[in-house]
Amino acid sequence: MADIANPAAPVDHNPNPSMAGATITLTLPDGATRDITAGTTGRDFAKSIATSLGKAALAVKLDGEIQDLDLPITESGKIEIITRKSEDALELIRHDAAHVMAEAVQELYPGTQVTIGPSIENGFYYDFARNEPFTTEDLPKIEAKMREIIKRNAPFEREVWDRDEAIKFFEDKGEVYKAELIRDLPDAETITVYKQGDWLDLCRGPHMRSTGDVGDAFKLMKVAGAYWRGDSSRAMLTRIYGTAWRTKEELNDHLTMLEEAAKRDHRKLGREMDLFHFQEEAPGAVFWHPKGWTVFQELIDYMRKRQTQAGYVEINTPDIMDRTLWERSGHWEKFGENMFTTQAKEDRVFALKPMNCPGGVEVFKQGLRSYRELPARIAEFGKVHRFEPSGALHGLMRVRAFTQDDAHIFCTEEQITEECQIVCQLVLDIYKEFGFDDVRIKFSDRPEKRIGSDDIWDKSEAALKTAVDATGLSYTTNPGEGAFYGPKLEFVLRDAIGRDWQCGTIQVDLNLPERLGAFYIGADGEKHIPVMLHRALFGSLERFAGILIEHYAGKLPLWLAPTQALIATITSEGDEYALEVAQALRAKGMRVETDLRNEKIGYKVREHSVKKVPYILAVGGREVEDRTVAIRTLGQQGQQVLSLDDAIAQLMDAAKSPLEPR
RNA sequence: GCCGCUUUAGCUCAGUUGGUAGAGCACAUCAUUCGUAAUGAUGGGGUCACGUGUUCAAGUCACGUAAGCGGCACCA
Repeated sequence: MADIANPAAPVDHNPNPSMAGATITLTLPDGATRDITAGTTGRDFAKSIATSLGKAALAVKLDGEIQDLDLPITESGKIEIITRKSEDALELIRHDAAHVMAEAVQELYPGTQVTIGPSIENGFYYDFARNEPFTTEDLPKIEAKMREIIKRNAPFEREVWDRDEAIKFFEDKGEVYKAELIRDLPDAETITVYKQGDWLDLCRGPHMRSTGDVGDAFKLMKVAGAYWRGDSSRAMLTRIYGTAWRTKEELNDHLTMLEEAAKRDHRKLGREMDLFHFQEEAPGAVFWHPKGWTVFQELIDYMRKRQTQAGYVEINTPDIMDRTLWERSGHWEKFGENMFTTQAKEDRVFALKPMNCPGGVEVFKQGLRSYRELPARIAEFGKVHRFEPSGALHGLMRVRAFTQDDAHIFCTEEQITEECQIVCQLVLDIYKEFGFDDVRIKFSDRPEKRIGSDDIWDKSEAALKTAVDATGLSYTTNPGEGAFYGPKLEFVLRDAIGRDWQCGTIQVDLNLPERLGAFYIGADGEKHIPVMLHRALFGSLERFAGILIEHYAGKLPLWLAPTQALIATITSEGDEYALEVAQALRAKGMRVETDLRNEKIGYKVREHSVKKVPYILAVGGREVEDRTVAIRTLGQQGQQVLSLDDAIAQLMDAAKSPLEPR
């Protein structure tokens, strides 16, 4: 609503004087309509409905756009009065809190420059430029100052400034970042500043009435470095993050959620459950322990079955290949810096494969391929190595050595759409089986640095778009974020504390097959270059395992659990029988352990519950006598006594993977 | 890679103004055979991440290196 947020001067709020006095019609959320004089402010309109609403109003929402309470309403449309109870109040509170923090910081640390400070999910941040960066110890001080400013309750006052004067003003103040921002604003953009007491900031708005409206449900969380304008070649600023909410309860709920989420961090659970470890000598590479490796292998088995059902064949290609192959594929030029290389004893330089595609193409190239063989769906569980920047490493989520459930589909241009659709369906089906319903999909188109002609990019982008559109799924677009050889779809899952991780992906590639000389003989008897679809569903097995551990808080589904049942004796008279029970279950393929230690049953239950063993089968004198077991299910109180045969049948049934008939 | 922080026993963490390291859990041994989230006693265990300085003396101070943590940038 640039027209509304575009008054000629701070005094004259009306952008279109000729409209003044005309009658416009506003529709309230309940469908009721009201006729008002154009130019009436949001505040007056709210008051006209009810005095209490006039007092509670923070801003108004006009046809979906939030606007300051004291700006005039000039057009007919839908209106909503935003109060503290509105969901929309959150964004206002967070944005205002960012301004208050900036004022607090400048008051406490003169000479600090302000840059930008938006509201974000769960809170806000502000980036500051200061010679000596802030540390966590500064936060309580800044927070206290913020409360002081909020208490002052200075009104937010919007002013429209002349561009050149604004630039001069900020430059005179030494605020070079702000001046740069103004310079880069489009010519048509109105320059507005918001004053709060003696402090002011360049800002598009909207804001609430005064600093007091921020309230006290906020907390400064962390300091971090962030590049000016997200550009790593430019200055490193200090960012302070805060969280802000409408009420103390909301704030506390959020903080509690973060605490709970930290408990399910896969790095913590990985240690507690004895799944894997990392150590200094192999940064970014996983040491999988027996239990973790069991989970990993189960995931591979699952995916292998899924892919076989979907018409894939599986191959395996070399981990180390001559650098010339990577030069031909284009990877050397784009990612050579991030590839591990080795020379062995010869002069030839070899590279540890950072991806599986060239290997897949080489397999496709063997022999003469016919169009009758297409689509050829060729899968590989390939372990790849990438020299990721040290700062990017993060537990299992971002490593330097990982295993992809990779596949390359060689097909004709006509087959692209259908094949993409099949992949989309498959990946979403699989995620659903793991309980992921909220999958974010991103479409990324051509990046600046790329191979292939625009014509080819037009084709592949259109094909992928058609495919994703056909699935009826919603997605967001990431302009310029595609792979260097083709556009891609990314399937994004979220970790315990709300960080997003790309898992599955599908990429349309009309470049690599040609570069590497792949072709097939068409119905016309001529050579044709196939289209190549790159796709991974889990993406990285390591990352997916990490996501699963957090998603299930360690309580993996029975078919994935490393130890599925533990037989615990109550007294040593159960020893022999316990071993028999364990043997009977193992004979059926269950992963079973025994605990015959001379410890109390309560102690054993606690220990194995902490390690997230799904079933504890206790055997004491009674069970030996009756040939039964007392089954305790993880997370539940009490137990169920079953005959050994019934217990085996029940566990076998519960342990079936999603692929087995029930 | 960049900014900030961290690194002490297997794990979680104490450790004053520099004066040769502690706890709980875990582990081992012994006692206990105890019916569903911690039985008791005893004991072993640390070049204080690594390196170089400052100092009579460094876990403690300075500098460097590595790894990790939180972000940013990157992500074939």
